[in-house]
Amino acid sequence: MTDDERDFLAGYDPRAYDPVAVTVDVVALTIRDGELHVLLVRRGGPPHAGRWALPGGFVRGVRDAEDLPAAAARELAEETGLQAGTEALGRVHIEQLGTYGAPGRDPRMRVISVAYLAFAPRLPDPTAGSDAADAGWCPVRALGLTASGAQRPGTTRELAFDHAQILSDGLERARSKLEYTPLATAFCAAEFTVPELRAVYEAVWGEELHAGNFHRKVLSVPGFVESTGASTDQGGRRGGPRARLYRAGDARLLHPALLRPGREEEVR
Amino acid sequence: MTDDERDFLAGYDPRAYDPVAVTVDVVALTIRDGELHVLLVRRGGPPHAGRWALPGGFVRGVRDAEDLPAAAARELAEETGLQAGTEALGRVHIEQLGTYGAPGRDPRMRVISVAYLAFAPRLPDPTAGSDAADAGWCPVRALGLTASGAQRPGTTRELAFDHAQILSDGLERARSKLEYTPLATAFCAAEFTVPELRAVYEAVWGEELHAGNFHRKVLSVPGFVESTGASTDQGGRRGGPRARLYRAGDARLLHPALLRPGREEEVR
DNA sequence: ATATGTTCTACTCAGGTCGAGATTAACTCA
DNA sequence: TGAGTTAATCTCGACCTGAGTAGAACATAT
Repeated sequence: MTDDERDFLAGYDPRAYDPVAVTVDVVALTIRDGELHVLLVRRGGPPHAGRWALPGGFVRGVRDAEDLPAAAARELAEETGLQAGTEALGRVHIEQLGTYGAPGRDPRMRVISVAYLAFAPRLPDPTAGSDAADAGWCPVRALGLTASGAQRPGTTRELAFDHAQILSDGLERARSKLEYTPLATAFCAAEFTVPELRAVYEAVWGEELHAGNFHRKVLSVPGFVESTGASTDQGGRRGGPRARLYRAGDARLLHPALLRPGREEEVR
Repeated sequence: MTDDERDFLAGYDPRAYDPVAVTVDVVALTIRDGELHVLLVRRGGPPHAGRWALPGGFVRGVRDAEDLPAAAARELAEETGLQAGTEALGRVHIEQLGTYGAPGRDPRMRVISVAYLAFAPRLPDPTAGSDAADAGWCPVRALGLTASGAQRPGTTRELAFDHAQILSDGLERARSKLEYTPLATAFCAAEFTVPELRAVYEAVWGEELHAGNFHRKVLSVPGFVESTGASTDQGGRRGGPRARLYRAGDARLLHPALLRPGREEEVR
C-alpha cells in the first residue's frame, strides 16, 4: 500500500489508519505572593499515578467539535472552577506553545499533545469545583527545573510524562514574551502601578531589576501603559510615596523592547 | 458519560473515542535567484483538486511510529527527491511552526495539522522522483499574501485548506528568526560572503539593507560568522573587489540582534 | 512629635549602538 | 584607458542603556 492509497483511505475512514489520540495540555501561569506559580493536577490512576501533571484532556473530535484554543480554555476553566465567559476568564491570555508527539511519551498509546500557555492575574484556588482528584498552584521554583528542561533529582514533585519539558518550554516562552510584548499586564489587575508591573517581571525572570531604569523604559515605550491620573490610596508597605496608577495600553509590541539583563551567556 | 470516563476509555481504545486524524505539513523555504520560494504540490483529487498545497501527509501512529520532526523531514525528502541522511538534507534546518485544528478546515473529517518550517540552501527541482502529481518551488511574492494571512483576490495560485494562513505564519516566523538567530546561514552554502548573507536578509525581509551597516553588524556579533581567510576567485558580476569568505559560527543567538528596519508601525 | 528607613519618581552621566553618509580600494566591462 | 560597480572601512550625530544620585512622600519605631 503506498502512502497515497493509505492517505486516501484515512481521508474517509480514519479507523482504517493508525490510531492517534490528540490531547490539549495547559501550562497555566500566575503570580502569587510575588512568586511564579503553575497549575498542576495530581494523577489518580496509572500511568504515573500520584505524580503531578499539567491539566489537560482529549480533544473532542466530531461530537461537540471544538477548536484547539477553545479546548485549552475549557480545560483551564474546568480545573480552576472558573465559568466560561466570565470576566475573570476573559482577562486570561492563551496562546499555543507547541506540540509534543514523540512515540512512547504516553505508555498506553500514541498520544500527540498540543500544549497551550495561559497567563492570568491571581486566580482562585482550584480545590473546589474541580473534577480532578487534587489540584493546586505550585511554585515553579519548587519543581527544580534545569535549563535543559529536566527536573533535578530529589525533587519532591516529580512531573508525569514529558510535562517537565513542556513546562520548561512554556517558562522560556513566557520570559521571552515579556521582553517584546505587553504580556506582563495580563498578570496584573485592571489598574496597576509601575512597581507592581516590575514585580511581575522580577517574578517571571527571577532577578531583581533597577527600579529607576525600569520606570523610565516602561513609560517611554509608546502604548505600553496609559495613565489613569489616580494614585494608590496608601504608600508602599514599608513606606514611600503613593504610586501612580496605570492601565494597559493598546500596543501589541514593545518598541524598544525591555531586554533581560545578564544575557551575556549567549547559547553556543 | 463524564469526561473522566470518556478519557479512561479513550486511553485504552481510541476507536471508542472521536476520530481525529493528525497530519504533518511542511513550509519549506529556499532562495532562488535572489527571491524567496516555497515548496508547493498540486492536489490531484478532491477536495480542492487542482489547487496548490503545502507538502504533507498523515502521521504514522503505531506501525513505523515516527516522531513529528522525523515525519516532517520525511515529507520534505519525499517531495524534493532528497535521500534521508544525505549531506544536503542534513544542512536543512527544521523547526515546529504551530498546530492548526479548527473544525471544518478539512471538509472530509477532523484533521489536526502540525506545521513545520524548513530552511535550506538552493535545493534541486522536485519534478523528478516525487510521487505527487506536480510539485515545484513557487515565488512567495506571486501568492499575493496579505498581512493578515489571506490571499488577495485574483491570485492565480490559490492555496488549499488554510495553507495560506500557515504559510503566512511561517513567513513571519522566518522573518523574525533572522533577527535574533544565525538562521540566515542555513540559506547559504558552507562558505559564503557577507554580501551573499545580506542578499538572504533582503530576500526574506523584502527590503534593501544598508550594505555598510550590515557588514559592521554581522562582523560585530560574536559567533555569527568566522573568517576562512580566503576570498572569492573573482569580483562581483558587475565589478568590485573580491569578497572575503566566511562560514557559520557557533552562536545560537545573535547579540546584539539585527533588527528589521521600518518597524515603526507597531501593531496596535 | 521626632527620627529613621523605605520607596517612588526624576535627573545626570559615561559608554555603546544605530542609521545615514562619505571614502578608499579593487574589480569588470566597454 | 576610462567609467561604472562593489567590498570594506570610517565618521558623525542621535538615541538607548546601565549605573548612580537626589528629592519628595510615606510608614514605622522611639
